[in-house]
Amino acid sequence: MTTIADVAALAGVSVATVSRTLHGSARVDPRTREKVRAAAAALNYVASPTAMSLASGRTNVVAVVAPLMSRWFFATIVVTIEQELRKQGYHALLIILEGEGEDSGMRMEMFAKRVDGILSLNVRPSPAELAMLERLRLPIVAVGMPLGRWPRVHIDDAAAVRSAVEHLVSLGHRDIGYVGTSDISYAHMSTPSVRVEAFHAAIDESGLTPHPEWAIASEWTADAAARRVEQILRAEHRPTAILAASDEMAVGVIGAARWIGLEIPDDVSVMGIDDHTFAAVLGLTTIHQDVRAQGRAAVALLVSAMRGETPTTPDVEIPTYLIARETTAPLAPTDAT
Amino acid sequence: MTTIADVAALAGVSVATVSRTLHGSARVDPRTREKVRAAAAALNYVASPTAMSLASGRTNVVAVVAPLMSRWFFATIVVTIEQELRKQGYHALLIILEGEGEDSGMRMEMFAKRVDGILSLNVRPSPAELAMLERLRLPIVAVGMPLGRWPRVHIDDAAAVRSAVEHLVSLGHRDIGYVGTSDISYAHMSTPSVRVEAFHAAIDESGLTPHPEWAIASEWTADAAARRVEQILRAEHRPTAILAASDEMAVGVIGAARWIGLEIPDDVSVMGIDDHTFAAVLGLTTIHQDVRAQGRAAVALLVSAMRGETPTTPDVEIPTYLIARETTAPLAPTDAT
DNA sequence: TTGAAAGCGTTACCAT
DNA sequence: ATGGTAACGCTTTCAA
Repeated sequence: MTTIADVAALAGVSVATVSRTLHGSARVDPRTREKVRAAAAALNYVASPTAMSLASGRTNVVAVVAPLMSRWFFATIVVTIEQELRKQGYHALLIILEGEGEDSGMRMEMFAKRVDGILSLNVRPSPAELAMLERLRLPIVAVGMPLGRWPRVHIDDAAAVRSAVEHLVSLGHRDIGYVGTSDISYAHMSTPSVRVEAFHAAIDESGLTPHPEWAIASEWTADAAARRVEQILRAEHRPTAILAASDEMAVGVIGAARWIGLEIPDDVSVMGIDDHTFAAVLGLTTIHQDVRAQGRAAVALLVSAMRGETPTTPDVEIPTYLIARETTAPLAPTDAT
Repeated sequence: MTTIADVAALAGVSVATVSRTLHGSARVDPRTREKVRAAAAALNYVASPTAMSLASGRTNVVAVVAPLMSRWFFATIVVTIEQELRKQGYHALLIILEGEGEDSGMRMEMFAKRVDGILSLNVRPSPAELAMLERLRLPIVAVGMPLGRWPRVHIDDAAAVRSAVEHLVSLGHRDIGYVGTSDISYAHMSTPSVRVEAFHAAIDESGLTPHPEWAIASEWTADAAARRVEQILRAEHRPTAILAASDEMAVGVIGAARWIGLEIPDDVSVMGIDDHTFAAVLGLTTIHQDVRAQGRAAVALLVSAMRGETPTTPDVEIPTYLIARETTAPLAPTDAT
């Protein structure tokens, strides 16, 4: 393997000078610089990241921590994050908490010393883990739920849910169901509870009669949502509209309606939240969230923190908006309920 | 930061002994071992991965290279891979080629020295990149398309396409369309061409009249497929069945049919390949592939290679099978075409 | 079984 | 502007 010493020898300078010209921004004589560059190129020299890290204390790696990857939101934001990090000269170490026990504290210690910073995607740490993160003294940026007092990029989940409910109410719906409460334990995730609470609040604000039995728990997948929603859709007295806490679950609701024989939106209106890639093609009414913007903002925040800058905007909120498509319609005047 | 020297001092032994007890499997006196363990625990000692790497030459990191992440296959296999790697004591460095120019050779040199091995997910490198990989002398395992002479885990794409066509033919369809040819350039990806070739071959084998105009190119997304398939679905003479090269595109076909006003499967049968999470709930007939099995096999292969073992099975094929659901049906006797 | 010490390849401080 | 040279924290060979 060719080392910095080889380059130094070929260029006729010291290793210190090679290091400076190649990385350090220190002033180097243009001619020296050229000699070194030429030597490095000739030898096809690539510095050892490992040695650089040990000597400098920086790794140029960022841990990207996510509870899951099999969901649209995470898969989407991770590609943006990887691209943005790359532009800034960082690599992404992927940490997926899925299948991890309650305490992933040990896990964090395992990668802590490998990275210069942490990007936490909707992770809800235990108090012990929080303390542990605190102790690492690493720059951290959270996406989604708040994480301690670290800078955060997020959407207004409550507002998203509220505007969804308002849309349905404006169409005349008064019997609204909801899929995606958090009864089912979701380690490391907290979006579910925020959204369901917003749902109940929105129902109250709209002056509708609450129907707690129509707010059902479900894993956040299409499959699970379909199975869970089937019961309330089959009931004699059923909601005329269903809001799913995610588009993925909304797809499940659409599937359930189909196999039950209910027409959408004639028999039941369905909407989701996210604006999943499939939403447009399936005609799903939803609340759009700009995932790429969240990824970009998060990386920008983290990079500036890793450079030692104090974040000017410790809280970035990315706006969401309603996209009305074909799965929602005004309540039919002759309603079966 | 607490270093190995601190632990050694507290335990009253040398740093060499600490290193041995903590990592090296060398024989250490049980009592010494205990003293060291206690000291390490008391000090909350975690070895510096960076220093370990520099000294040992191993990084315990594996590069997971994928052309994309926004598609079901990649997102799904990456979580399995991350979990399996973790079990074996490795971390996953995520490299997404998306948006990269033709030559990502430079990219590879950037991370090569950071990792002990490479997991290449359906990446099609340029000859120059291949040579570069060769030069790295790193253990590599490919998933999907073949990559040089490295061990590989894959499904039989041709067989999958063939059984899909056979299914449609057995239902009486003779006018079969196909979405997902590779006219549109797909850097770093080669599944498209393999599948489309298999499609044409299967049509031939079945003795059907080829309709090249019904084999259409499309980006591998639901949106694009919907737009692209619309034209042939609106034509006076249209196929009675459409095979999409992926379930994601099949969803697009379903969407297009819906907005054109075509009933599925009465007016047109639709099927995909993959068995995407949404397939079951949407009733999509498809060819199932076990993505997790592919991920597990790939990691097993790579780990054994990184341990210096010669792979016993340099080529692992994971079986696929047809799942007939509700988007395909026998050709209606009174066919409009 | 244990310890001493020579690396591992860079960075960064201190001279010059 | 450049060079010499301690670190950086650990592994591993060689002796004891």
